[in-house]
Amino acid sequence: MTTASKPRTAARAAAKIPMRDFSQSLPMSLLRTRESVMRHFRPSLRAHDLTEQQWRILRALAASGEIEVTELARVAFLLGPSLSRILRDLEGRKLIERRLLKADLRRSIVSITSKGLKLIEAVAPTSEAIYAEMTKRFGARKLSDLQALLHELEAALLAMPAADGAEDDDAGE
Amino acid sequence: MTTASKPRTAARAAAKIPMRDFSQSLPMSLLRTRESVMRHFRPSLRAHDLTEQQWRILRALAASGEIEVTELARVAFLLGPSLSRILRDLEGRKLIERRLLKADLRRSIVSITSKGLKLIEAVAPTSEAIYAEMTKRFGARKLSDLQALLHELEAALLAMPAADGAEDDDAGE
DNA sequence: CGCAACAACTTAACATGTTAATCGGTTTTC
DNA sequence: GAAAACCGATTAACATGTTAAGTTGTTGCG
Repeated sequence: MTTASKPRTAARAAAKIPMRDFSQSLPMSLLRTRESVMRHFRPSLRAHDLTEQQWRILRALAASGEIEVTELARVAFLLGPSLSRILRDLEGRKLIERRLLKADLRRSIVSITSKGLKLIEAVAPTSEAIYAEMTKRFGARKLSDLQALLHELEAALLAMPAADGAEDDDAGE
Repeated sequence: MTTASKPRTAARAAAKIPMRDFSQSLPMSLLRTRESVMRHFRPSLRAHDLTEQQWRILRALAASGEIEVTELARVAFLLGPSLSRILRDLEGRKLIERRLLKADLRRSIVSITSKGLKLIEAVAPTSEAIYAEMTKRFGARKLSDLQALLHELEAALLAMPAADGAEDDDAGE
């Protein structure tokens, strides 16, 4: 039995609910692991007055050149409202620029400025060094195995239908 | 060619910075995968007026019986300020209780109420069913492989010294 | 004892996550 | 071609993430 470690406290409040050990749940594992990664990058970003999300946007813009807001949200994995706020801030700091698309005035095109590019060039070496150290410590092979499993899981779950909140054993509605 | 789609815009702004493809970075992979998992759990939690973090706290309390705030922050993986706010809310909803520790009035002990337990019992079956479906689709073996790699990476990174934001090629201070 | 150092929260302040509502702009439909 | 339906982006409102500062209680030391 690998899953038999029971709560060791006296209360045992939820004895009737033998859920998997909480700290072993997949969302918690992913969260903890991601935090253990980001913990190493944050100091460097912070030294350049960048949050993790701002950095994601600048990286995405540097790779894409010009890009529409919706597409930027997709590649930087941010929701629209967050992106709106961050773009407003980055534009104020002259790290990015925006222009309206003449063909459709609802859309706007975002691009990185030369000042933004310089910032990336200042941060990237440290980031790359940290990433290299991580790869060295964990092992390049295991890292790519992990990446592959993450991708496979993501694909499997995207194919899984999303259950809404309705319960069929409860007539309350 | 599966990974060869290069930026198709004219700008190619960051040609000089050949960083790994942004969307393949480890933090992004972990974030996307975690979101693909949580996407399936959120509707059920939302149907019971619970956020992901509130659910983590209730789960942790159900497993632990009574626990101090600091320890709860550790097992639920929340920072102190977030936990303070959430506990205030959950206490107002009578899902948890708090009492001061007589031996040290700075500390308080948190426990789940019977109302909180009933809520867990209402949500747990759906959560377990979703988790079971995920395991079935992804494969139990691959899931445990993934968990193992996540743990190993976390351990490797905890052992890696945290670099501060200081750069040695810049005397600005 | 009295006070400095420390410890456990808690608050404060600001950035982001998340859902709903809003607001121009565009397309569809009659 | 104007109202309706739709769409991209932003704003609103509230919860959480994150760092710094504050509050109260405890401990160590003279």
